[in-house]
Amino acid sequence: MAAQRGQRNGVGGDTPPAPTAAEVTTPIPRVAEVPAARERARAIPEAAVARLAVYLRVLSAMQEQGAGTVSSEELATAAGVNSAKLRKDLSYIGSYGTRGVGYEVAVLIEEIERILGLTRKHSVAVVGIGNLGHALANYGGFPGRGFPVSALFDVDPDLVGVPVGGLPVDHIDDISRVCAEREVSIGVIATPPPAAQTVCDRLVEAGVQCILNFAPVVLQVPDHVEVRKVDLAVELQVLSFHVARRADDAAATNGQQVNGMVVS
Amino acid sequence: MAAQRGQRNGVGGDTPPAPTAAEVTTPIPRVAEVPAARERARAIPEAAVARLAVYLRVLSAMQEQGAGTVSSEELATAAGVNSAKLRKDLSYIGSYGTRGVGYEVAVLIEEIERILGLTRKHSVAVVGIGNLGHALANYGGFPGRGFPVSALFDVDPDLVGVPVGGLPVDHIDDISRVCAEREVSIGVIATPPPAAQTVCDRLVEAGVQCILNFAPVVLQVPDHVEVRKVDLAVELQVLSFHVARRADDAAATNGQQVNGMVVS
DNA sequence: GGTTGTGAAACTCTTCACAGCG
DNA sequence: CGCTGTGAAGAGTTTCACAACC
Repeated sequence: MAAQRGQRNGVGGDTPPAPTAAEVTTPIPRVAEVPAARERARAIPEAAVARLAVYLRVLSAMQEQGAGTVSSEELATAAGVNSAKLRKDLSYIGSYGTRGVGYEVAVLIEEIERILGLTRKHSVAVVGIGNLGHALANYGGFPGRGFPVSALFDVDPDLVGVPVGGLPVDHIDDISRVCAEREVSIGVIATPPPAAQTVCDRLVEAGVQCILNFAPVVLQVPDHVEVRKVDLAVELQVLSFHVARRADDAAATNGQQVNGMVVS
Repeated sequence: MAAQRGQRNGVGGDTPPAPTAAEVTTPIPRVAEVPAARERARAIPEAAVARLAVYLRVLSAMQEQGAGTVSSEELATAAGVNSAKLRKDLSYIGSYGTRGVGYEVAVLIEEIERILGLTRKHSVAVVGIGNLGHALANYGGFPGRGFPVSALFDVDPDLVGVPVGGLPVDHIDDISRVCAEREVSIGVIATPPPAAQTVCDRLVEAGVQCILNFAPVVLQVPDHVEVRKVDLAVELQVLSFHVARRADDAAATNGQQVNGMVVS
């Protein structure tokens, strides 16, 4: 149990690409060509995948405002990246633009959704109905459709049966059965740190292959399970680092340091 | 207003390193040396900074269990990275290990805290006291000390004055005054998407230089402001991508595709 | 003229592998 | 002998810049 692998940290903006990518690729040497759609998808860099999700959101907003086409420049600006990167990212999923014109918003939306697997519904289970769990459950049908929250779990017997965001909480011991019944494909861990690994093991046992982990714990999972984590402490500490760097810079630039202490 | 820059996404594990790093570094061609502590700090890769925060957490746990020293191998395993990466990361902050022995837990904790700027308190303001804002406010003094939540804001007049997590909510119009008074250094945006940019602008106006953004919006900020974002939709969609890839793989491996459709 | 798509260069981050030191 | 610290190689990502095309 518990293969030792990197865990992509979602928030915080770093890209701990982790030893995945190429490795995960089929162990077969693969003679030469045969990109075959599936192969092409596998070749998309993790970093680009995350950005595609952002483009998708921006495109949806544009579509709502009636936009028919966008140039890479416009879309890039709206998404906060430069246009070269955007075009490169889009090139990973195919050539859907028209030179001299731009991209059709509708086409791009469709293609990105297809690549991200959003044409299929992904049932989400939230484990740990504390403050955060409550908040997540109440998103009720997570970000923009496609991710219905269809199961809630907690250890606390007092919570079992209580509806949160319209869905009654189940006991964690039923996780395997319930996840199977409701075809949960994504598990969200919002438990206290000590419970996280156990919950994770149970989710994996229940057949869940993708986990979003909010607990400040490094989860050990088998190779076939994908984990992403959201770590508030890390986020804040990275920001803290930048505050510190800034303070140092300021001290170095205008004034000078006084025995290592910045004069205010 | 609103410089166009990348936004490090925290959660989700990608590293959209953004065009920062080297760029942000002093525009001076820099003749040769002069690392001068401050310079050294600036040279730490973003990705490494995020991992240092993880190491710190693991080290603290080890210290609680009475560990005096750790080897890079042990620490790396506990942190979910390989030992070479760990040693490289630690080398960015200095040489605090003993060859043949390992690292002193206490020393490492101290040094990492220093580099991350955790010796100083960073007051946090949470804006948007909805589901998520509530959850965040109730963390009460965020992750492991050092990040006291000292201000809460919302537009809803009915919420103003109501204590959440022991702290009364202030009206968003007072953001500038309150942030100044309480020396807020980190702003957390937990508002609905349409309000995020405005709130961000106000925070910046109030002098806040670091922002953690939970709203699914690409914020435009001046160069001197650091933004990290936590984007649930992106996280889920990246996981969805992996589910899809997995499904394709399975179809390719055991069965075969039927006109591009996976046979279930 | 305008804009895409993409090789190739540049850069950043990770991994290797081993010298150096306790 | 064991483990750290690190130069160098490798992998992944971003940026450049321009040919191809509408």
